[in-house]
Amino acid sequence: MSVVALDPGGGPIAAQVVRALRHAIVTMRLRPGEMLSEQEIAGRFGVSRSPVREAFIKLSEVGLVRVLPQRGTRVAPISYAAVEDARFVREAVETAIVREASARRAIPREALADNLGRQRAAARARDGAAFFALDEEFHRLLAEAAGRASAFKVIEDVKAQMDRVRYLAMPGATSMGMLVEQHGAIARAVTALDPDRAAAAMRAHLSEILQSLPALALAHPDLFEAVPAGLVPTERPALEDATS
Amino acid sequence: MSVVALDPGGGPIAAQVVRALRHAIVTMRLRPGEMLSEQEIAGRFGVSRSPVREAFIKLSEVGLVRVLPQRGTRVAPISYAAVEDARFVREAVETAIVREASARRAIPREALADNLGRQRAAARARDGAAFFALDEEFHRLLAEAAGRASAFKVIEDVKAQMDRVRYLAMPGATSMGMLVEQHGAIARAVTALDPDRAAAAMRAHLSEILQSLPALALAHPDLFEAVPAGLVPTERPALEDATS
DNA sequence: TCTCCCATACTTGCATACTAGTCTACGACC
DNA sequence: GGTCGTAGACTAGTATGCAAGTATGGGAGA
Repeated sequence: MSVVALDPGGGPIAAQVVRALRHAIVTMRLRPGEMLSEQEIAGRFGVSRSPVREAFIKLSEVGLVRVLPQRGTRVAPISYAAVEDARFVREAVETAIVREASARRAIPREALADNLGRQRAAARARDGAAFFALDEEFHRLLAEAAGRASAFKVIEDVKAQMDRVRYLAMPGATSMGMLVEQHGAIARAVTALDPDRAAAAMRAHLSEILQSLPALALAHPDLFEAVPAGLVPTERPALEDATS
Repeated sequence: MSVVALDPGGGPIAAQVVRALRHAIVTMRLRPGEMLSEQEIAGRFGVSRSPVREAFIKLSEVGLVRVLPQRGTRVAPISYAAVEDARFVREAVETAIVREASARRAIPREALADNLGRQRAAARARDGAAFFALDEEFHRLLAEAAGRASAFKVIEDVKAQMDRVRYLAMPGATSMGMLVEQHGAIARAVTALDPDRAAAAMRAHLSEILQSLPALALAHPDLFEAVPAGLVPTERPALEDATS
């Protein structure tokens, strides 16, 4: 395979390269630590270095690669701290989103129900890729319900860090069935226009990732950034605001 | 002036161009609607199109410019909705930050006090630029106190939208003195390790911008995105969580 | 055999060249 | 005089070329 097809969504080549690389990194087809080069990737996709370079810059901003000037670009290792920071930001923004959605009383009940139905189907079929996409859509639906679609752009960037962990965790115990159930709880609370319960459900959902993280770091030490001190970094309980 | 100096902070040219353009846009030296071209800006800075292009991409991601393929790049108008969305994200993340800082009990009291002192000095001297920098540093100090320096990167991006408004509002009534006082209230609450009060103070501080916004939009209609319906978009009270 | 040095083959950062699309203004035609 | 068509001068997107820095491996010397 000298030239790999490229057209998930079309549009500018640079954007296509971003999507393709991001997907490859999240699904571990490009493994942490692996060296990439603008030239090589350009050749693989049959394009020039320019769009690849722009893609590298974008991916480095979301923390999926590290550009080392004059030395190369490597896939960033999964960092416990980075994942935790991403969770922190998502918790802050997404709890605010479900609060606002609950307050706005304009919930897209059908869309949420439909999405949840397809989530269940994907979970039953053990179709991880489909479930991933539906998960993203679910969270975006909530943001749109709150009238904060633009805030979701922030989430999208930050999410990249968590997606690799989620991918690793997929076959495990904390798998799709439980996530569907958590999504359902969020949807029920939002539909019931109960901001506090919705925020609590969202917080619980996003904290789930912290459960699987230590075990995954132990199981795949080669994929993770070396943890300097203890294997389980400073225990930091999920921030509870007075509403929970 | 054929070639403008370029070296605020040094480093890669692209980063320098980002800083220079960002500053020019925030201070309205490049006004909303103004057409830029990679070629022209490159010539003005005495560099090639490549770093300028990368700068445009970065600035378009934070919403300060809009790239129109094959047509040009223009300075984005100030958008009421974008400013409000930025405030929303900042409120969500920064209230979480001060909560966490308060809970961590490792407050850099001296640094905060020192910063506040310099803020007062800048306010007395009516030195807007200095005050701007100190404001940013204040918020970064809080993020670092919470151990969430990386979360501040998100804030930094989102802040761009609000900075132009803040710049416009600077000579006005809601000026530096009041902001210093608000910062002081936040610092006092954090120092007192009172998460609820700190979050409430932060929320009040960030809501301040909503006060000046309608008047500024009226005073400078040429700088703002055309507001379709009513002049004052859908009144949306600051999201209050159950803690306030 | 071990160590040091240097040639070489990489890398990204930046500059330049080419492609393709959009707007505009001028001129021909009606 | 008015309108339509077209040529040219822009634009950003992409490709390629050049410069500067880094890692590496092999050979020379001890």
